[in-house]
Amino acid sequence: MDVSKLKADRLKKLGQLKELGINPYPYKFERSHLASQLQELYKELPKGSENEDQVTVCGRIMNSRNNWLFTDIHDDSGKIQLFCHKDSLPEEQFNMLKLLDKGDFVGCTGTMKRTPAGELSVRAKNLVILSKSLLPLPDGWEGFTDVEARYRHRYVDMITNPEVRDTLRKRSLTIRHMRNFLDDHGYLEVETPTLQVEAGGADARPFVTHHNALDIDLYLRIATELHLKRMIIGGMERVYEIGRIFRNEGISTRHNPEFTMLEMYCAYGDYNQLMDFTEEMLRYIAEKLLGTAELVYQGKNISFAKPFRRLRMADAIKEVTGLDVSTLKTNEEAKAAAVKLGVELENKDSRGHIINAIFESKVEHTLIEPTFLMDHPVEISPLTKIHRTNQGEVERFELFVYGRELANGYSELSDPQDQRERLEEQAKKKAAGNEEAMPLDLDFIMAMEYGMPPTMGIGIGIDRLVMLLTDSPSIRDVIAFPTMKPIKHQ
RNA sequence: GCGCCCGUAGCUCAGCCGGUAGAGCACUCGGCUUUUAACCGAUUGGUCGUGCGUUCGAGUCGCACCGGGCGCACCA
Repeated sequence: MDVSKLKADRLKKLGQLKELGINPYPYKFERSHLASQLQELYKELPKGSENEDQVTVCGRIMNSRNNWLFTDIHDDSGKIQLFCHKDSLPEEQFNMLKLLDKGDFVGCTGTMKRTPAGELSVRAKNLVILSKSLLPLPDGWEGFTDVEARYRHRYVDMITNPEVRDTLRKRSLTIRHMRNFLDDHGYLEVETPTLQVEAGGADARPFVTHHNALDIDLYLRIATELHLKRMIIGGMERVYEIGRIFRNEGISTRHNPEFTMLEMYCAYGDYNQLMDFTEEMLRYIAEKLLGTAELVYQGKNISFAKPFRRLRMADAIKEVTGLDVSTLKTNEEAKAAAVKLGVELENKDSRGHIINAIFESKVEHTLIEPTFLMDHPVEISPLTKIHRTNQGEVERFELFVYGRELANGYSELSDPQDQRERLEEQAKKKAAGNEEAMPLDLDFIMAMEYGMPPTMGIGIGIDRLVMLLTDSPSIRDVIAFPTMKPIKHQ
């Protein structure tokens, strides 16, 4: 069956509706109840009985049986059956039924009934079409499962697969609970530029765009960090931004080129305090969203209720590989140790990068339960304060859950001279061809020279958090319209 | 970017060693009619992702391309 023939059938019905003087695309409709409200309100209505309570519902026709006698409509809340019998409907409306199709929107006023089979129904007494659908929806028991088609036509996915809407609803609620938590703790939500002259604050390749009037290239931000810290310097002591970040990198089940990140900064705190705060916030969000902080993700139990494990990176490596990284004094010794462990070292030369590579290759995937992995090498953390006691380390933590990085926080570097040296080091790497190294942001250093208070700051990947909370295997499941390669027409 | 796998009807899928393109659901028509139908009967419906090649003959074999999935890499 050519889809154009299916469409032609529906166009013919559309024409017939118009000939009957019916507007298939009216302007508004007022309902009295959502489907779920009726299901709740009349859950005690016995089988085979009905009453005179008048209700008005509307939604999309998803199924019908017996020549429209039993017609299921779905609204955002759920499903309700319309009982369309010729004795209850005006004749012209009863005749209109055969001009309807699955996928059409209708509105219906009627009385409440529960059929002998037990299905709560609205006995239709007035039925109007609210929109004619011209294309067939996927149906049958198999449903709509083709992964590419689902993401390319996400609206069909949303219509057909209710869990899609549920996941996106939970995404919205996750962010709402997060906002509430931060607002309740005295944080101010702010906005910082998406278009930037230099994209800094993370190790990532940016997207480039062009401003015509200024005739300059601009970069889409890869982090909000440097601007939020400018606000801390400016005296705004607790700020956060939940915003879209763009990174010009590969696409996978855990990566979308644009994703949403929370970054928050708080003056006068350090990373120890921040770990407590992060734990408390995640526990709060899970309990508000799911009613429990005990999660199940892809068949594994993950507890946000218990205190998160805190593990130094050096200890983690020692635990898994037996290697004591404190004995590695030089780049060469580090490299030799990594090679001995079979760790791939592409373009990684510094001791810190090599230690991090060992961690990522040997340890990261083992961190299933929430774990704060602490005290990273200084070389991989150019915006972080030097550890107050441990040589060569910084006061940083990454939160790992299910072997994936969920958050990254630290005691923010506030010494402008140290910051300048570290960014100059980054700029050298960038000049040497490392596209992910940070640029030398002189204005940021100048801001810090005016004086920056001790500060704690964290970034949390919202998409990955929602994946965990909704047991979604792919980041695309938690993004309404994930990035897709366009189809090439020849 | 690399590796493995996939692409056949609107949807979900068969199609073996190369020999006339199939099923279920949906659609259309008919039957039944305060009944749950995922029913009964009939009819429709396909440049087998695209191109080139091998062959008497290609959905099937080969090559290239397009699109996708998963994994790796990079990162959050």
